[in-house]
Amino acid sequence: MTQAISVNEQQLDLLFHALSNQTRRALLAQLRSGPRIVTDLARSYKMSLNAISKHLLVLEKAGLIDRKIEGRIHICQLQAEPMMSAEKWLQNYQEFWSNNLDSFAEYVEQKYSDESKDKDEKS
Amino acid sequence: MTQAISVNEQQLDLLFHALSNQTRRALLAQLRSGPRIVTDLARSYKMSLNAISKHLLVLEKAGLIDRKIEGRIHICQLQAEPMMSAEKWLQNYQEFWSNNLDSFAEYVEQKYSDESKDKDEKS
DNA sequence: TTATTAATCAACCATATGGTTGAATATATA
DNA sequence: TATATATTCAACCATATGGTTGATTAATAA
Repeated sequence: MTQAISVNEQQLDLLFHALSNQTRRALLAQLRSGPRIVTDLARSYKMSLNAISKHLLVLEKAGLIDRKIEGRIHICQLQAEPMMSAEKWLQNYQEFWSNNLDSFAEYVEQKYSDESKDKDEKS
Repeated sequence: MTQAISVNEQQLDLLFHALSNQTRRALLAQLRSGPRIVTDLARSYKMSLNAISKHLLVLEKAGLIDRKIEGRIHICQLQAEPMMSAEKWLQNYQEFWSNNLDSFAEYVEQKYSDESKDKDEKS
């Protein structure tokens, strides 16, 4: 029923959860410019290093970053592939928002083309 | 720094959070085939109607469904547009995963094209 | 060796989450 | 009218989340 979604549900849970926090999204954004070490990443935030450490763990569990340990420093690196799963999942709904946008466009067009000439009372 | 993301962060929090639960994703999937009333939606799950009611509220707050109340029944309807924000956000990372996929493709090609006959290292 | 630095671990706290059960509130139906 | 149906509200519970502070561990630097 409702055409299987095909991606691992547990993985999607972790992934969407990881993305549902502003700090974590900001961390990912930072990593777009290249690998960074934990202390460096943490510098931008008001919260403690420990808090950032925890956020990084959440991202790691979701597969969104990996880390290479070199001596006492941990080098974090973006791993964006899991986002493909999210993309794929979202694409199951693409038709809906584009349909809606189409009808919204129609609505706007109708509304402003002739400014309430005739009352559209639906079906 | 790190090129602003441009979508409302609070909205993304609600949206990704709403999507981070399997039951809620399943509810959305059900709604792809058209509007449904709460009791009907709830029928597919082992959990209580109340639990589903709460899940629907989460989806509603994220803007992913709306409801039309007709007498005692609530007709829920998919509103997929907010997913566009998620899409847009994810697309900031598309280059990363496609780069990775490209190099993976190269790797596969190299590995299986001639099964280590001669090493084509074509920069 | 002794500090200092990088990071995690552990314990704690307040609040959120996901679920339950048992009203309560309307609205339909007999 | 009385009763059944659709849904939410309210209270509760266990666990998760997001943060804190204070060790602890390991690697560097003095």
